Amino acid sequence: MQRHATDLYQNEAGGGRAIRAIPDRICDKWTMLIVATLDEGRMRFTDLHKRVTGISQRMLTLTLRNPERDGLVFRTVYAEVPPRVEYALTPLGESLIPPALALAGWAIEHSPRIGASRTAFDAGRQ
Amino acid sequence: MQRHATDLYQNEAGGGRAIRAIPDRICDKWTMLIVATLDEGRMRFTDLHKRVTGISQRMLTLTLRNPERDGLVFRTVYAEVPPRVEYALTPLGESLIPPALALAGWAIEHSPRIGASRTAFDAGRQ
DNA sequence: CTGAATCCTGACCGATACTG
DNA sequence: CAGTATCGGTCAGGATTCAG
Repeated sequence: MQRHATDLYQNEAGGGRAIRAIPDRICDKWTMLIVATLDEGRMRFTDLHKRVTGISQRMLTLTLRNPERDGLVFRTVYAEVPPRVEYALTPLGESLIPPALALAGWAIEHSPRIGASRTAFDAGRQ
Repeated sequence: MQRHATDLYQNEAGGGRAIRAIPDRICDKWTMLIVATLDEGRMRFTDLHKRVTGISQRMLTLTLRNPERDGLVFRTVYAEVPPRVEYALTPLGESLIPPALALAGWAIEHSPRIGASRTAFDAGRQ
């Protein structure tokens, strides 16, 4: 199905509010990183905490609820002591990986050019 | 070149901080919308303000500086009275459109499923 | 181990008024 | 027209502590 850039920002009357909300949700500070990390395989809370560098425990807990609610991540609680909770991507979550990689690939590929552009811009501004 | 999801969140030692910063920059509240809007063609500040629904003049000004600094958007000032300023995508900015559309396409395609998942999740929580 | 609750700081961002 | 400047409210999000 053909997409136009306009799809990204349709106004509210066109139902665009919902559409806009989804990239908003996915592109927030941590969600994409968490989903990408879970692409390595199912893992428990602490592993995730170690792998997603820089996130606080609080934000990991809070952020995880979004993709869980959206059906991207599946949460399994084991009735053990101490408790064990594992997170894994659902098929829906896995389907997000290719477009996410496309964006990451773009960023990596053009990183040097963007850096150069910033330097030049800042130099012009003094 | 082969990409892994890990590319998204490489740690600082691996140079990942810069990589992470770029999607952060692109996925902020307005940048993606502005770039997508400019994909329709060069336009002036006021036109952009009208098309990007809901943005304040202040935020449009502030947000525009980021893609401009990154070399995604080119700004042309005409020495006229009243002043005229036009914004357009650079080739680098245009190259962002396909991966951005990939993500938007994913969001649109799976929107119903995500909505259903949210409803179910919220019902379970009461 | 997992995660909820509380506190607190700074950043985001809208409204408004002003300028070249 | 295209910004800049200032004020102020809201809220993201870190640090810490408590709980099951």
